[in-house]
Amino acid sequence: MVFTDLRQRIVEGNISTGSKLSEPELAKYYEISRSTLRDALSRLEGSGLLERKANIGYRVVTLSTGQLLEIFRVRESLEGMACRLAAQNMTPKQIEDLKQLLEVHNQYKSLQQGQAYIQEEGDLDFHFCIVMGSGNKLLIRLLCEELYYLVRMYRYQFGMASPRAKRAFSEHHHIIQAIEDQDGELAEILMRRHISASRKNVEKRMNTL
Amino acid sequence: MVFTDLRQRIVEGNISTGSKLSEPELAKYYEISRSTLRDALSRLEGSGLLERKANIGYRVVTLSTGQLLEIFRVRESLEGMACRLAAQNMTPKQIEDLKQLLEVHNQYKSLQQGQAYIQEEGDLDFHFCIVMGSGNKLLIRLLCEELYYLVRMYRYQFGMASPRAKRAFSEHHHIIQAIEDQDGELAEILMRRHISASRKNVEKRMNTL
DNA sequence: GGTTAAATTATTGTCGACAATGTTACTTTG
DNA sequence: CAAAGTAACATTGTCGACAATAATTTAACC
Repeated sequence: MVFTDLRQRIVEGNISTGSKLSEPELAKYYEISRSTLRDALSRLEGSGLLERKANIGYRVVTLSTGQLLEIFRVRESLEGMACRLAAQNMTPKQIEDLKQLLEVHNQYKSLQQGQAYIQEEGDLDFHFCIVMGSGNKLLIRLLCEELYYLVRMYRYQFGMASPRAKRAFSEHHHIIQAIEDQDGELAEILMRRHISASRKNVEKRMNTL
Repeated sequence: MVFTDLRQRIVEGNISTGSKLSEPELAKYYEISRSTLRDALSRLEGSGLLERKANIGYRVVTLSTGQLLEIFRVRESLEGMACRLAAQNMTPKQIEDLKQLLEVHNQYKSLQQGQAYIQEEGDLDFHFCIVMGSGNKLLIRLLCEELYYLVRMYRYQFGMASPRAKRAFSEHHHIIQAIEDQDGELAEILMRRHISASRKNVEKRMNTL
């Protein structure tokens, strides 16, 4: 599908940030008409990956450290709420699956060596699962269908090596515990601190560069 | 403009919720081609006001009390964060303008009589101003350009008379005070309680019906 | 008469062409 | 030679027409 393929190329940086998209060129590449291409582009704009200026065209959003910090603020609030709701709504089965997911993560060599805590896509991602567990469709749409692609885009762009790997893994465990205890209030606080710590880590790296 | 006109008709209920939009009919109504109409429709889909099914078409979102409660949860988290950031970032001038806005609201007869605390649009709305004051462009986009219209749609649909009128007004005052004191933490807590109280009020009304 | 199947109708999806706008290259002028 | 104006080009915006799919009506059968 054109939409998902373009999204992947943008997220992974194969179409570089800030670059302008040529409709005739892309239409030729995918062997489709401009109409159906524009349909895909407008959806990508809705996802926040493209920007559009009248009579000029679509452009891949430019990533800045400032915008990255903005995303962290929004994630902190939204995922905090998602975590609170997940503590109320997740079924024992879902919680068990989430625990097993962490167990799988624990096997990864990169984590063992403290190099990086690789975030997978979709079902394999811890944060993704918690948002899904909230049961709030609006939250799911905002986070899983919009923001997460931007987040992944930043990871590809700025790299994902993190000195917080082991600590982040530990924080995930505590969050699950709070969810299992159905302590929504604590679960929200822990998730917010978890994301806030990531943000501060980025801010620190920004200042040293 | 077609986009804004359609948005207004949808928000104000002139195009009823859940109804299917006929592309030929609308294109004829606005005297434009289907192509440019579809462009507007896809943007409205991005705003969360329309839903689209493949080979079937666009449909106005159906409002349910369940979805209304979901919106409250999202607003609670996002506007809470916006309020925290506003306390850090708003200029004295902005704060002064916000105070005057409340003073204007205080003159309204409906509020004096405890009937309803009418929420205006755009600059005239208290919540809108605080989100703008956060300075976080992502927050502004999510709240002011997407959720905000859904909220207004619910107000038109379900009415906006509220027994919380005077109390809500008072809560707004306390929130401004926290912002003026640059107490982001308190400002966030107060905003969250303010929105949470509205949600609980709706839940109560739901249960009695 | 009710139910299924086929044919008709209407709607959405896709396409190529033209119009309007923006961009670039060139020419002219000071 | 630089700068401004102009002309040529490329790109986006808009349109109507046809193809593919869904919805409706009609017809046939039990």
